[in-house]
Amino acid sequence: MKIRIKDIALKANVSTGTVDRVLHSRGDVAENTRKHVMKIVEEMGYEPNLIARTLASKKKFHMAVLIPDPEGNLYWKSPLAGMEKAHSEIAGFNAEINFYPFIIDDEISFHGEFEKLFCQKPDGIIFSPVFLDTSLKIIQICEENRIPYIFIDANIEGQNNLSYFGQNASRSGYLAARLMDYAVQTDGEILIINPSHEKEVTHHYTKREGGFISYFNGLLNTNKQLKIKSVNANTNSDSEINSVLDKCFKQNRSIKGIFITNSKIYKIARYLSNREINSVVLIGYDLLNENLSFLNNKTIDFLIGQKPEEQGYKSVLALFHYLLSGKKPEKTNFSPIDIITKDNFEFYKI
Amino acid sequence: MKIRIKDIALKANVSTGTVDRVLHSRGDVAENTRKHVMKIVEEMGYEPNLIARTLASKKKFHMAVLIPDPEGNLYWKSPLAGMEKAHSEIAGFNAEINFYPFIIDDEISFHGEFEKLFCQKPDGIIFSPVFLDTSLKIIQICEENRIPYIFIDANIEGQNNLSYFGQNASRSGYLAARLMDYAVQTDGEILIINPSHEKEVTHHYTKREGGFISYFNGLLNTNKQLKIKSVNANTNSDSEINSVLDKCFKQNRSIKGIFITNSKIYKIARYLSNREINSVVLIGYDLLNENLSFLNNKTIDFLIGQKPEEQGYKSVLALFHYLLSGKKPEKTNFSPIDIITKDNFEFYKI
DNA sequence: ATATTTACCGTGTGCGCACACGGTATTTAA
DNA sequence: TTAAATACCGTGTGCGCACACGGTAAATAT
Repeated sequence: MKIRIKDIALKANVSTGTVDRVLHSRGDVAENTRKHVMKIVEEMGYEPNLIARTLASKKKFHMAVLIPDPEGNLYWKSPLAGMEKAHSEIAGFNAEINFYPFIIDDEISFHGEFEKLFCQKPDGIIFSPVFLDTSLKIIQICEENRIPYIFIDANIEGQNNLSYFGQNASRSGYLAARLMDYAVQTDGEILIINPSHEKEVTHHYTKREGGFISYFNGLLNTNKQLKIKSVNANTNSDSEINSVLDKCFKQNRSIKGIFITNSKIYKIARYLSNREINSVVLIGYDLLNENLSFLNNKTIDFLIGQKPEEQGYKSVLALFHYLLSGKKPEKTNFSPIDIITKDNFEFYKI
Repeated sequence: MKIRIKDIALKANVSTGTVDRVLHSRGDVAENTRKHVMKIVEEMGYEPNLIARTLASKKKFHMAVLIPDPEGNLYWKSPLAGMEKAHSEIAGFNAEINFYPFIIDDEISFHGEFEKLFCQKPDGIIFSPVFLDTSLKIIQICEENRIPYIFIDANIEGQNNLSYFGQNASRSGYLAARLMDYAVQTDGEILIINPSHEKEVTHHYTKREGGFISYFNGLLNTNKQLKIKSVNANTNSDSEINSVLDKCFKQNRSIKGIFITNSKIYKIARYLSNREINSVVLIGYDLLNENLSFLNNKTIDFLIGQKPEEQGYKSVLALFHYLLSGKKPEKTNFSPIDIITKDNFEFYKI
């Protein structure tokens, strides 16, 4: 039998209105009465009925989301999809989400979209703090206006954010290296390809590379000789990728594995298919459709998945629950590091 | 602006009570009126407000769960935990779950617990149809009493179950074989250990073994020579495991990998540690704590995880949503096949 | 003819909560 | 002293729906 406001009012010898005022700190209650009511509330372990609250309240929960436009970066389709799924689940609870997509790599757009967002005075914000300076300004504004904010995908340490949903990038690089070590069975060279065009301040790429390298540095007694080499390339440009790879394969014919720190592994796979180079182990990130077809024909050996939909999904639910009932989520939420192969990818598609 | 019953009543020139009777097929409505109301309901795209419905309805949704007692098999702690999590989320919606744990491998207990369960006349049932005969009887009773039922973990094909939540066992065995192929880098023998004591009719173990073997059968041009050998052992008995392994290692000193089709891989790991046998690749199932510590010190190379909590979680939510709003879930729901290593296991623990 | 059943339908109440409104004491200002 | 401000609190209404109850008119029984 759940305790209702009416039960508390009865026991405290006050009206339900007074209990309500106490519970919502709406003032107009004598200090003594307040204490008395609060005591009984705690004694009886009152928990508000969220169903009734939602029905009675005309309040809309307005959440705003500031993330890169998926048009410019397909990866962001996934968090967006997760957010929309979460929204459909809580739409009945007067939850409203507005999306403010900014142009990736464009700090001006980032700032501009935030200004639009802020005009709507949302109750809470989810954003990806990719540009440090502007993000710190946003954080300050949120603090001043007491708007809770959640980081997604990228994180800025030491802030008063409600939560962070993202990935453990260095760990995933480390894991990728272990997989590479399993998959490459003879001596040779491992190539790491880093995207060179990214302008974001807080990026995962160097962390992934760092984790990858640290695995091989930590190896002591090995029965294989593996040399690790890093190169940079603008992975948006197919021609640049091709010329970089051409150069690498010209220099060194014993390349046994390639690890790329973003989702463009399908471009490497395409290159190798075209050049008819076989038996190179390929490891990269994210379940893009382009990647999956190469995974399926075994050109790509492993993909690392970071459950981007789940990040979007959980961040929305966390913010909503906080707004609805004040429940604070964990401050740091790493998504699992999924190892995807030809044999299990279909279970991870959304 | 959501359409309410009141809006429909207004447009149809009837009272809300009549609309309600139509919507709930409660009779006492003239056929003409019924058609007229239904037409307007469809026209306006009425969707009931589940919040208000829950608040107004005194109906309790009583769900019953018939699964093996986790005391007898630690694996089942996970689905149970998932179910309890789901329950805590929907408790506010008048959802009630009763658990009927039966003694694993004991069909009498299975049957007895079902009888207890059935006395309570639940609105829906989730159960693991491990014993075929009794399960078919249960299914028949459910059909007769129009009680929806969901299979979890095990499946019986061709039934009218609302849904099935479980794993793709043969696929996971196939995947395990691929991992074994990656991890074993020289010629040698691969040992498959099958539990021999299981009495359940619908078991995953042979399917896992089948998938594992089919991978190696499908290999054409290999640079390694790997021999596959299957043995049976009662994996509940440590002494039997030890003696079986002793025999295998005596016969053949070139065992390079061991795959066990259940969660008792930690017993193999313990054996190898005690005998100080190194560099044998170990692959098994499930994130038991015993397994994780051996994974962490790299005695175990890979664990296959099948998200058992998620199976429990989703099965409860699916049944509930069906009871609440008649929404049918997918009939078959395979959980992802997670590849777990030392580097990512912490993200999969619950 | 009146009584009774049947078919059909409208009204009213309450689920637990939020919040507007207005009321009564008490204090302060005029 | 009377008017006005303030502090504090209770009552009433409605959110959208489910369902009990009762009512009217027509059909049937007596």
